Amino acid sequence: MPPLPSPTEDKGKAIQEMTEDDKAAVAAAEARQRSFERSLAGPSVGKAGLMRDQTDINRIIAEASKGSKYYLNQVRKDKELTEKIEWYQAKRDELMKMANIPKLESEAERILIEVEATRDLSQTIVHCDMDAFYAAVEVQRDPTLKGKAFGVGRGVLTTASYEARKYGCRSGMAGFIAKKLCPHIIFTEMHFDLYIAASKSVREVLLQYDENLMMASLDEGYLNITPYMNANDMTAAEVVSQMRAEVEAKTQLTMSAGIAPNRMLAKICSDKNKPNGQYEMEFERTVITKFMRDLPVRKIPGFGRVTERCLEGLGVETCGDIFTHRAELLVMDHWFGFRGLCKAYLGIADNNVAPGKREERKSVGVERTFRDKTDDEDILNELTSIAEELEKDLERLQYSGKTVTVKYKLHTYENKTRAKSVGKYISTSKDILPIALELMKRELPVRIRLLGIRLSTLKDLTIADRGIKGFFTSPSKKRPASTEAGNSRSTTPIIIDADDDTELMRMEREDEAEVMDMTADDSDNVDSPLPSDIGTPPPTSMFGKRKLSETHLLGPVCPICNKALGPGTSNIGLNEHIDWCLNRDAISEASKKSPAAKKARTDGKSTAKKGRDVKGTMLDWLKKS
DNA sequence: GTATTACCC
DNA sequence: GGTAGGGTAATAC
Repeated sequence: MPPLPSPTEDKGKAIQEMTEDDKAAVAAAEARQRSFERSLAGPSVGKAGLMRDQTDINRIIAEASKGSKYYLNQVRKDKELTEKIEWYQAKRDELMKMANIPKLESEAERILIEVEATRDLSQTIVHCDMDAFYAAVEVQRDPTLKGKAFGVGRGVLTTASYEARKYGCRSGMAGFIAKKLCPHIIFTEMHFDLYIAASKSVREVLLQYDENLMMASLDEGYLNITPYMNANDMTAAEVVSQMRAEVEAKTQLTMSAGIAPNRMLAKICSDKNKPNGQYEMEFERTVITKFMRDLPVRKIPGFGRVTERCLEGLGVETCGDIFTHRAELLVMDHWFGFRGLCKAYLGIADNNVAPGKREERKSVGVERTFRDKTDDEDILNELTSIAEELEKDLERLQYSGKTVTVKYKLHTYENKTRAKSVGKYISTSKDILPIALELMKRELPVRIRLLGIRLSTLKDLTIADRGIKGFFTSPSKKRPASTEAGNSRSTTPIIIDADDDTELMRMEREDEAEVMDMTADDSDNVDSPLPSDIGTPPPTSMFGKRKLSETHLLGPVCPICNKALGPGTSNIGLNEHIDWCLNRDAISEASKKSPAAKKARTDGKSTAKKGRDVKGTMLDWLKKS
């Protein structure tokens, strides 16, 4: 019998013997593991409010995934991301070391004030979101599902019923993982035609409240109810209550809604009292900024898992942290888009609501996942079948295009794309397939689990291509009145397959990444210390082999102006350049090297030119919430 | 124009 | 054993 462990060998003692550094390392490793498990759990985890102990759920998911190729791919991606974050951190430290922090902060505040000036509280925007839409429709199809934990879709869940969500099942989750979390879960097939029909019913109701309804997908949409409120002398809450009641009466489906001055806030609000609830944001600057302050950045549409982790690496978890870290974030503008972050912090975003236009479609594609294929003939046959399906879609949707992109996913889950453009618009398998085959043959041999073809650089075939002769003749094709009664915005004569509501939906959709698209308005800001191309999410190519070899070829690249400084530039030379770069733009004006630069600055159109007292007031005002 | 990545539902 | 498919946009070269 082994001796009893002596008191000095117990765990407590072992921990005692750890140095502070050891403890910190253990804590960091655990945090990293949790972070990785969170990312494994899927994109929708963390977006919606977590209900139970998500950490435990994440652990079960990680356990179930372990060892699979998918898991290994996630490990690889996680490693890359971790390196990227470390790169950002090093970059930040390097830049901050030589920066004049008070100047950076005042510049950041100047930009915040500029962004604040764009706030518009005049429009009442509503985001409508059907509750577990596909699942709710499935219950109507098969009432025995009512009250049960079930998921819609095979392989991957497109929707989980609320009962299944209690166990941690989420949309986008692998079916077998859902089964681990909830062993009694039931799976149902998708019935797209039913969702389309239900969506159409919902849309008909919503259109009565705003004829410019913007559908973001089959189950959600944005409205601007300002005119309706005025015309009917109703409050926003009254309008939305009535609208939701009307939707439920007509479809027996419940809907949640958010009311706010812009689309981003409305979308966040629609989640607040889900399911079957509504939430109205007060149309008051201080209330909005207070709301944003504690909001995790991940909640903002367009901020996904990767951005979340990158920002987390810079100490930013909530929108409030954006202000706290404004100096670091400004210096990292090129990779994080400082103005976009400002908009998130201030709760400012687009409030335009307009249906998407048909001619705005960018691509049509078909892709399929299957069990690993290695046989060349199998692969090319699959490609043929995909091309035929694509032809049907193009015919149905009435598009042709010039760029063929073949996409495949290796058995390791790595994605690849190969593209080729041709001189004329094509739309048939006869034209597309040879190009796709040519692109794919060059890749053989491969072991793949997915294959797809996408056609882009589109031409809308429903726009009559009338030549100079036909210019004055009225177009022959009219939009059927039945599809979109009273859509006065549509000036282009187009024809829509009245039965194809999926297409309609897509057409009405608009860019979801509201806060990230803030590029347009600062091109004339000569005074800005920022590179002109702001508003860019972090590219992964900023580190790693390619960039390193470039550094060898081109010399170091200035992180401020992004220019290569030429081979042989020393670190000192680089630092001098960066210093100049920062100074040039008056961030480091206080170094007082150049009175001329100071003068130029004061003469500029900057909001900050009035000096310290005004700035101080502005800062207080910005912080106030 | 091509390839990759992030993001959304 | 097993992790979708339809898209959009941005970036670098």
